[in-house]
Amino acid sequence: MYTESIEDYLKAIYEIQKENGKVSTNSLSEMLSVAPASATGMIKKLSEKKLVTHKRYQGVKLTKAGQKISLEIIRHHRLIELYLAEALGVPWDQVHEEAEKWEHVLSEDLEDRMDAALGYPTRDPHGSPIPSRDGTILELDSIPLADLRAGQSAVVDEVSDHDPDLLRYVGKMGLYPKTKFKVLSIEPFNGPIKIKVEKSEHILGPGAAQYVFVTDIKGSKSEASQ
Amino acid sequence: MYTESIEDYLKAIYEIQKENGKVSTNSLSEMLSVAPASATGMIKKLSEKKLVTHKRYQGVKLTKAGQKISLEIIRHHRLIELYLAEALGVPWDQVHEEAEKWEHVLSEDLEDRMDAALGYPTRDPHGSPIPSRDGTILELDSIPLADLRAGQSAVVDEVSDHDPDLLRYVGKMGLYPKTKFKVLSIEPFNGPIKIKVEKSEHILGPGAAQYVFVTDIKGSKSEASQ
DNA sequence: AATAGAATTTAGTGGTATCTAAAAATAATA
DNA sequence: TATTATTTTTAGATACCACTAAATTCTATT
Repeated sequence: MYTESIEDYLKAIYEIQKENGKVSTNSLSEMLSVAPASATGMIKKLSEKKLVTHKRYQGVKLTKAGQKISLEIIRHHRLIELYLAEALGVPWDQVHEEAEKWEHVLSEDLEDRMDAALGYPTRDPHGSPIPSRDGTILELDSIPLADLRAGQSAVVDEVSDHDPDLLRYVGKMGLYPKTKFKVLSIEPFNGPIKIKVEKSEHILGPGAAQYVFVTDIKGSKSEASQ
Repeated sequence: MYTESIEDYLKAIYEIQKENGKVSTNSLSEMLSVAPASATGMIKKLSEKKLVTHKRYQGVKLTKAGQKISLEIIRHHRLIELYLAEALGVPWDQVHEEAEKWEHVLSEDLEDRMDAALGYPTRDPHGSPIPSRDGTILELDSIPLADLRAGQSAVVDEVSDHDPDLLRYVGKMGLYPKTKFKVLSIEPFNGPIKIKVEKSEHILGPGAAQYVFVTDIKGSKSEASQ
């Protein structure tokens, strides 16, 4: 087994790799709230353990072994998030923080039991795909809500889970995964977006709309899909 | 918050204090599988933090503050054990090991949710009392099954949870907490004990009978209750 | 190409918790 | 009481992982 720190770094590397492509020492240190020098030290250790490859000043990349572990931790994390939400009624803006601690102490046996109790789910409460046990993960092609145009309808696919305030904010308007909505208007230059969910209308700030990812777009063409 | 190590030591001190009365450096080191020197070091640290009092070569004793924390951890541990057994069907010989890891990462909020989901229980799967939130715990007055006499009936109150093999062994004969049984015969000099549970008879080794605690004794007098 | 600025790494430290080996204190026994 | 045996503590080392401060390397700009 690996230390909690190692698991945290591997998970962070996977997530940055997915969002930004390149994983720099600084991006790692920022995501984990440690000093850059600490990240350098851990990168060195991960390299020695063949969990990442590293070229000085060029960033790190997960090896096959490293990615396997990352996805195991992410699987733990997302299964736990869903379990807490479903079985214990924990609100979706709190499950992330709890899962951050639990993910490191989940045995394979309990992982299986939770998985079965939940009916072998494929998405966590924020819509993020749950990796399978063998280390495969669904790649989403959803786009930010902010890229839609007035008149379009879409379905929420995934909401970024790193900011509880954001989750509470979009939760208040009912923008949970699988929820259908329509863009009534969208102001230029990253202005506010008026949307209709069920029967009620809401105004969504552009900052938030950047972190709500949607799919199943219907209506006139969107910018991003051209 | 305290470190995981500190929590482990406090819990161990409580348990040894309860079983043996005196908590020596060696008993601590043995229970936690660390070198005696390590226990000495931690005792020093706990003393400085006013969680235990310590007289050289005389053993340690929990302070009020120390006992409060111990009982919080034990509450976590036992709630988790019961939750795993009830909600996820984990067998009673496995819940201890899992709870050892989980007890350190359980938030107050989740503690409350589990407590409520279980209907505010008072005993864990092994019959051990679950401390209340305010740090009170039921004191059991049950006695070892080994101290019963032929002809007596009793009810299982608690089974020691530290050895999974023991739990599987007594579980096979159905000796779970609240189970009524009758002693058919008991051989002298710590000999085997013949018991009847429900409609079937079993032979129980004396080593195991030492760790099954019973209450509600009916029939001729037992040695221990005289 | 030189240089300023940013990113990264090295060097040295501190805290936590463990270990082994040896010394010291206490308890048991002859 | 003196000696032996046991228990406990001290001393010194190691692993992990963070930190700050300073040096290095790369990048971008003039």
